[in-house]
Amino acid sequence: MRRKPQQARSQARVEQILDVAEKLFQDIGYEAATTRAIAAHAEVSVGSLYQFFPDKEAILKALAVRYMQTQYQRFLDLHTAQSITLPLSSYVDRMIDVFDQFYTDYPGSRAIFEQLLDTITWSAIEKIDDFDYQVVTELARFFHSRQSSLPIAKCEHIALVITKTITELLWLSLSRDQEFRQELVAETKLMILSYLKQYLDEENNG
Amino acid sequence: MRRKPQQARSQARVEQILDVAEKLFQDIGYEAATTRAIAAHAEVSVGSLYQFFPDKEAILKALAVRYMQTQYQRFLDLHTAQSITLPLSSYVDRMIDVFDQFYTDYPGSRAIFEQLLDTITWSAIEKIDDFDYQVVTELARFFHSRQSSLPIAKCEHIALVITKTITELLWLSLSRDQEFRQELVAETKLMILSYLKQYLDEENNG
DNA sequence: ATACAATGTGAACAGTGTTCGCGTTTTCAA
DNA sequence: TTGAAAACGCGAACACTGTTCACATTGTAT
Repeated sequence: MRRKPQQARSQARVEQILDVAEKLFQDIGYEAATTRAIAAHAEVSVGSLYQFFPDKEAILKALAVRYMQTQYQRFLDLHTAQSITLPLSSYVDRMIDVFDQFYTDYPGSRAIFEQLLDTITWSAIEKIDDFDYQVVTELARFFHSRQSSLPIAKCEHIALVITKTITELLWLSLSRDQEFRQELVAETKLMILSYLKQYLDEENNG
Repeated sequence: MRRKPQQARSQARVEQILDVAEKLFQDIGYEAATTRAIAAHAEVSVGSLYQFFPDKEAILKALAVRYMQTQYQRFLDLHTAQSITLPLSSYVDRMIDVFDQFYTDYPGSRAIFEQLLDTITWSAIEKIDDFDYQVVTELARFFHSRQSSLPIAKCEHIALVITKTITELLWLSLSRDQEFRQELVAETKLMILSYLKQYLDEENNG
């Protein structure tokens, strides 16, 4: 955000721009949605648009961050103190359901993430894989709690592998029909579970 | 390719353009490498460039296809008749090594694939995931040969899951140092193996 | 009412991918 | 060898993009 809007009027404008941009990105795509078009639909001049966003990419990023914060919060909510005692299979079930459910609850997020992957240069992702990093760290801490004999460094590797795999496979599932998607979610669960069993034994469940 | 070059002279020009474009894409990136710059470095006019390639994207695609053909061939070579009798763990080892080795042998491919992911619109990939599809189909046939009790449809799901996972994790490994990369390759092998064991039993090895 | 800061504007700028009319070179039958 | 027809090569010109900036308008506080 180039300039923090100080008056109520301009705050509303930022929201207006974001809403219009999201709709346009989803309808005609990031490239086709020119800054002129976004400004016009938001009943704002290009100049005003650039007063709040340093460039076009920033608009897309802002939209993506909004979704990622929600996704991250849901993930955090799963990792309560009591979830450590959950059977491994139940835990894997719930964790993957969190991601699956997110895409169901926010179908619009798919298009935004898609455009983001298409557009953003791999090097300049900063804030975006900050979220990935936070998820990985949180997951690693959780694994270490379940199995303290496992070095934290190893836990981080495992967490990274799992995060990337789940993200990729659930992402893939979104491009198929409902039936295929459920099948893919089930396979993902099986894969993650059988992998985790190699490291986390299940002495703490029936 | 807009027009197939019919004279030897223009054939050489196409090669020249591809070589120059690859170097430019790797050095300064796809976006920064303007068609003017590519033409200039190849000592060719923009007009000539557009005589062979319908648009800028086609140049990148042509480069990517070149690498993918190599990768696919290596993958095919692994699946000989005798490899069906290989212990599952040895097979997984070799298969993942194929992908790992490819990136080692063709370090330039990384930049090209990266630019491709950044650039190409998700919908217009046609030829690109033709390769993915071929790998999945081949893999599914192989699994079905090993374990004919497993329905071919199920084999395809498993193959898809595995292909996507390996691609993603090895891709991730490329962005880290050598030590981390080896660690990640090892984790990938463990994950794929423990997953496959759920479906393919090992009655045919010691 | 006045001064000043915050905000809004859109023509203008610098750059892009792509086209197309026209000059040049190669081919090949007469 | 000759002469047209086809293939090839060229780069100024076109249409469009993201972005800026000098200026006009609005809001705030004295």
